[in-house]
Amino acid sequence: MLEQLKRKFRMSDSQFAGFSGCLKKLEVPAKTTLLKEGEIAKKIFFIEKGCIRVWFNNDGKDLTTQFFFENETVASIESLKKEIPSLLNIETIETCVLWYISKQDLEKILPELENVSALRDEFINNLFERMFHYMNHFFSFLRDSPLKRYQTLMQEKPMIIQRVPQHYIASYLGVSSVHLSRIKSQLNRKNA
Amino acid sequence: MLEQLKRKFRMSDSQFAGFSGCLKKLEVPAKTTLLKEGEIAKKIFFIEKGCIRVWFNNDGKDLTTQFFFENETVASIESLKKEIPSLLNIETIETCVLWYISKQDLEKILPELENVSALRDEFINNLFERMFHYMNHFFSFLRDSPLKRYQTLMQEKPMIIQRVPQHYIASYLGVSSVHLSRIKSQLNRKNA
DNA sequence: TTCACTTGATAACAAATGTTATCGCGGCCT
DNA sequence: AGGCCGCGATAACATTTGTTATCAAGTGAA
Repeated sequence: MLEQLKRKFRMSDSQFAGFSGCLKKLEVPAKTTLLKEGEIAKKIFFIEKGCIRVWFNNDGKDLTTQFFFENETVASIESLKKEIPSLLNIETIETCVLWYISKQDLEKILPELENVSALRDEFINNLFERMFHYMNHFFSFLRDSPLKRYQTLMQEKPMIIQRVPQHYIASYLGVSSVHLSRIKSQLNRKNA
Repeated sequence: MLEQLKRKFRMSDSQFAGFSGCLKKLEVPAKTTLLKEGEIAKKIFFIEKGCIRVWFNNDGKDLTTQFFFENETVASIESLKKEIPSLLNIETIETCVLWYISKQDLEKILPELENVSALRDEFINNLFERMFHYMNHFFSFLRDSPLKRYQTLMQEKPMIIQRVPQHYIASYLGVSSVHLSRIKSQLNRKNA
């Protein structure tokens, strides 16, 4: 796991030594909240094992905005950077093995890492990826029917279909769980 | 106009001198395409006067994703940076007075500007803002009815309601233009 | 085992939204 | 003035999607 992080951040041995000293391991069961809506984010999480969803509350209903799996990085990036209350909850779906670094520790070792342009690039790339995710997901709401969105999800992220409970997928696709059932049975009839 | 750009980028006089030398003025009528879907973006535009919409084609229909007005910066940021074909069209809605800088010129003067951390910050802030825009717009699709989305738009961006033809607004809100008409007449009846 | 709980399927009905067609208004050109 | 055209409103109808209720299967705990 640590090796994967090292590669991800393209660090030298000495740089990585300081960095990895700040990493703490965390094992938690399913349905554990890692960050609550309204709190100010203090940590960045790396997923070694398990999966996580990001969601917000609307009128008592969960609205899921993103899923994360192994070898991905999760944080409320806007809360972390601007120190504003997070709009989003971060919650485990499965039992998870995580590594996290606190903002405080990260700032402590930042001077040492500052001349590593790869780290800054990594940060910008992360921002880019998040922007792309929101952009593409938003476009699919303008462009596609719920059926089409589900089919695209099956093709591009089968892991979500396999590992995530259906009502979370429904809210991610912007439909009721009843309607997602309808979509699935519609597909089954076609393929039968 | 040039003064506004100088402030926006927080440049010193000498830095701005080099920068402004690369800026070219452009006056174009309404419905002018500044960047076509599929092309690779080469320019960044600043709007002195007029308004612009960003859209993509789906099955022969325009789907509008964003509007820009005076003193805003427009570019297909992902096409520009990654040199990939733009997913989006950039098109004027009104007669516009624009200033643009080509990517080539920007790179030419970049060494001179590189030690200006404000410029890098500005770039990251721009990325952040775009991410926020997509994030919030996407959330509103999960969270709100079309009526609510229209009301929010009236409150937060009345300029769009005032200056943009209705069928563009409809596609931006993800509804048919007929339904947007219904929403407006519904609001008129309430307020009467 | 048995009971509670969660998940997913289905039916019946209600509400929201799209589609197509028509009309009228106002701008603009000749 | 006359006529064309783009935009927006409206009506009628079709389709999609949400809501509520019910049931069945699976899972975990006492």
